[in-house]
Amino acid sequence: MKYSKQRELILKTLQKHMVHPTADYIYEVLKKELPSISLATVYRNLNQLAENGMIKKIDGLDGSVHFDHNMSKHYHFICTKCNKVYDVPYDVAPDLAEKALSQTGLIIESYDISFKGICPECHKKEFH
Amino acid sequence: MKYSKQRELILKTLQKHMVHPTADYIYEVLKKELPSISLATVYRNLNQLAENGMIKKIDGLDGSVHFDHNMSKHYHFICTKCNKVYDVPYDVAPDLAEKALSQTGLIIESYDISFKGICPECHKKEFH
DNA sequence: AACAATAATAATAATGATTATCAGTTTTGT
DNA sequence: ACAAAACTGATAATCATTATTATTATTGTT
Repeated sequence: MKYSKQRELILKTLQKHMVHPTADYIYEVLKKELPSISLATVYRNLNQLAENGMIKKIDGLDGSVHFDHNMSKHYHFICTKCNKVYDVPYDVAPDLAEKALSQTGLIIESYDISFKGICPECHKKEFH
Repeated sequence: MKYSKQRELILKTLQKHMVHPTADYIYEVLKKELPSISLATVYRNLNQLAENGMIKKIDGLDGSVHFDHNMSKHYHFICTKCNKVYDVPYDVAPDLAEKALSQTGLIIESYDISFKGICPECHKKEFH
């Protein structure tokens, strides 16, 4: 992987934003800093960074793929109202790969849990 | 929900096939039996059946949505080679909603685990 | 059985997210 | 400074899914 300014900026932007953004979100943010950047470049680099194990793709949330710079083991909660993504600690369900292997014989390379519900913020708003 | 022959066939087809098919797969199968059926009808009815709690949508596997007629609690494993979906028993990770609630305060309405790896069949083929 | 209200259908256009293509530009090692 | 390789922006293409619409099927009621 050769260096590129665009990729560096994309990774930095992802790390700076605590939300778990989509490619499009990063594109919108980065355009302010580097107006010439292309959406395809953002997609290309996010996928590349994920393939090289530097960031993570989160699928199965709301239709579009989200990205996560936090490489430590953890899960995700998505609010079905506002689509915001929250982290759920790993020890809610530890050692699942081993458990699944011993019960099914399937060799698990990776897995993710996506919890869904209404987040505290949206809950409040319900009763303004 | 008014009766329709198409919906009945769609549900039957889903139940008959042990794979966890996509809308398009069901469409391709059903076309042989009812050539006039439309892909939009398949999508419409699968979503409708899911909304009415008769089947389940499985998201976050390989980009497209899969459907499952098995309403009992369980998880899924997808083979990253052949994209086939396998069931993983619930007791690999029971009571996650309660655990997540007590650790995070988030009220979980639903959740799914998607395991990924190479399935036994594809494993064999690797070494023909 | 005929009728009207409602919901469903087939066909297709539209949308949204993502990937492919490609001519031109950067980066990197020599 | 140069050539090979990788990267870029722009945009076309693709894929999955949803929306639209004129027509047809279902259902409860005279």
